[in-house]
Amino acid sequence: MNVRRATIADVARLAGVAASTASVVFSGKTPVSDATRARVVAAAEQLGYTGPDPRAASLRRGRSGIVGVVIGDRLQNAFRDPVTTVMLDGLAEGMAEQDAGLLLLRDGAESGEPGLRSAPADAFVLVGCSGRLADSLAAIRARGIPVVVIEGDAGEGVPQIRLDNREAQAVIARHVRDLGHERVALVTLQASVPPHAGWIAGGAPIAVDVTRDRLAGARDVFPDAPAFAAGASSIDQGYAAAEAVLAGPGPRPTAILAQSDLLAVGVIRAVQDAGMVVPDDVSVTGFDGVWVDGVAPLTLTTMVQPAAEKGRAAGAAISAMLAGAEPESMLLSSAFRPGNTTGPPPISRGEPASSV
Amino acid sequence: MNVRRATIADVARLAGVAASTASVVFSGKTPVSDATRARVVAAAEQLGYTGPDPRAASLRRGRSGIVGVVIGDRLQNAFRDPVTTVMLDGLAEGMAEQDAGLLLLRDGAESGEPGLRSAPADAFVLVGCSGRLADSLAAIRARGIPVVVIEGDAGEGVPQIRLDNREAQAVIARHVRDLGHERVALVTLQASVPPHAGWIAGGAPIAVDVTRDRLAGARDVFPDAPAFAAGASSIDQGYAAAEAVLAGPGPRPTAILAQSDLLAVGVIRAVQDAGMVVPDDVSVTGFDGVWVDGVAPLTLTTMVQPAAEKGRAAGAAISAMLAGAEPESMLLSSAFRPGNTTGPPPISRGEPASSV
DNA sequence: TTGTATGCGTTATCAG
DNA sequence: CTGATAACGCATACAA
Repeated sequence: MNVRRATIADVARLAGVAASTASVVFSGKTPVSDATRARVVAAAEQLGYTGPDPRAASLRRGRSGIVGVVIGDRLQNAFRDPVTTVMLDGLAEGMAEQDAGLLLLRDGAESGEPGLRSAPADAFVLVGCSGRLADSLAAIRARGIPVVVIEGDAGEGVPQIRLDNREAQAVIARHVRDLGHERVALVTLQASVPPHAGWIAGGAPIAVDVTRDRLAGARDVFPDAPAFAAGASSIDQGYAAAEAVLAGPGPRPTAILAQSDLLAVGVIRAVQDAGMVVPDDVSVTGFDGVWVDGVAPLTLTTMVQPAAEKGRAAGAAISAMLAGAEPESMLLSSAFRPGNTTGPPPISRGEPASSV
Repeated sequence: MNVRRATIADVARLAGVAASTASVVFSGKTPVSDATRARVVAAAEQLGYTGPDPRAASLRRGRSGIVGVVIGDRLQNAFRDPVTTVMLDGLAEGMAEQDAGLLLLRDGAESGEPGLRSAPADAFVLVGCSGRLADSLAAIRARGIPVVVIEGDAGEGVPQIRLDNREAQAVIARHVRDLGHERVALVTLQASVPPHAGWIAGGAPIAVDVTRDRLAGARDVFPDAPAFAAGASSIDQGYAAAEAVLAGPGPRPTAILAQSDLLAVGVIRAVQDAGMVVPDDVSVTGFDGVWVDGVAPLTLTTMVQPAAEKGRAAGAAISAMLAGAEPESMLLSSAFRPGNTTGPPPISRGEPASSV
């Protein structure tokens, strides 16, 4: 069973044709007479030849058909948030069309990790706001390989796939304002690297693009809304953040805007566990609009972002670059989707709005 | 910028040494004098040579340093359950030690999916109980490439990584029985392909190994416990299943054993939404013991399975095969972890136990 | 410690 | 439509 595997040369010899002809039978790049094709196919079958060795083929072609996807340090962190997985799924779909597979890479600064420096990839996709983004980018560019960044702070000349985060968050904020809410609190995504849960101070800089942009959008509508940064995009973190918000100083907010659906679910649960009803006592909004486990039977009021589309757009950008075309960045936009987690604020208990 | 990239030959020429010497400087396989090393490194830097072309290297070596991971049709389905992602993380870790990356492959029966048939992988890992497992297996074996199956029904001769599902489920069932429970219901994982939520009839065959084994373990302790199959391992499906169970015929169970933590969380929530308290009115157990989002502040009583270890074991099996050694299957075992979702059954309301 | 020679398995090119 | 030829870029056995 460990004899040398048959090569295309073996097949050609047995079929009585030239190796190049046999090759063409498999690649289909050039017309071949039915007769010879049949002979080659028969020979291949007889020898158990299942097609060209991908290693040799990629050397010859100068392409491996592999796209490297760089996600954070641990896969489980990257896959925790459904937005990421859906995006990845879109990417997989887009790359499958190009006949390319996804090579998962962690950007660990560790020892010999194969990673960026030695992976046989034709292109790379950097996803998320990894702290090491700059390093990764440098390593890849040194190799002269095309790269696309999804939702990250890449530099000049790198095509980026981004979302209209600020405007989108403003849209949903206006929805809340139009319902009559005035006391609103915000629960944001990770604001610093590494993440640290806590209130976001007035002038503090925010290290993560997405967080900063969405926060700005909310503040466009509610300039003074206090914001609490969660430690991660998860239900539990949303729960903890909401507890902090509800226990916070000043009058209790009548609406809480979360920067992700996962956080929103946590917020909802915390509100409920505090003995209040969503949306009667507190309205809650999310952001993402992908399927979130555990919301039922409620339906989240949220902004639907085209997560799968992000992946597909990255795929498109990559094929463009591979084809020698100019890489094009892309700005995708989100859509408002009403649910039943928002409603008018409860009747004010006699405190004039101006006292807030 | 699109001039031919420098090769090791260029570097060698500039450094005034032979190509093989330059090669050795990068691979480190043979001692090189400091002087020449320095010259080579300098030349490389000057030419912007960042190391050997992985494509050429893999052709020469006969290894690509890539392991293909075949997951279901859509990535998002595979990554929905934290057990899978944790396992994948363990696998990634194991493979990183072997200096190998993970190539994500979908087993879509689609058109020309590159996948199994043409991926430059040194080995494959099939994960989960994909319906197409047999096909995938055949395609891979035809290529003569090592393969490992995790938690799936592979045939003879294929190393498998499995869990002591039956015994583990029996352990937790005994815990529940020892607390005094007698009326117990089961919520199982997907029982058929494609999945269909509903009661599992007496003699009906169960298509999915994991489900069958855990069910058997529970029945070892509670032979007559009714079982409801969820449509997937998710909180929402667990919620729905529990609703069905609570509305089912006969007296209400005092304990519900779920086959996954995600299902258990859904069950808990359904129980609570029905106005009951966990564990006072109904005890609930899970299975998996990985971090589940949204359980807080409760702690699930569950069986902890070594999910990451499964991945690492697969990695070990692969390196063994790659090294020409005999592949070894592995049976991992789970550990009981008490939480606060189980307790003694509520005081019987006058119905003698024998009447159940 | 360094250099020489060879081939890994394909496929693009071009001439028949 | 088919065949001969020449790389693709590298790493190893072996000789020096």
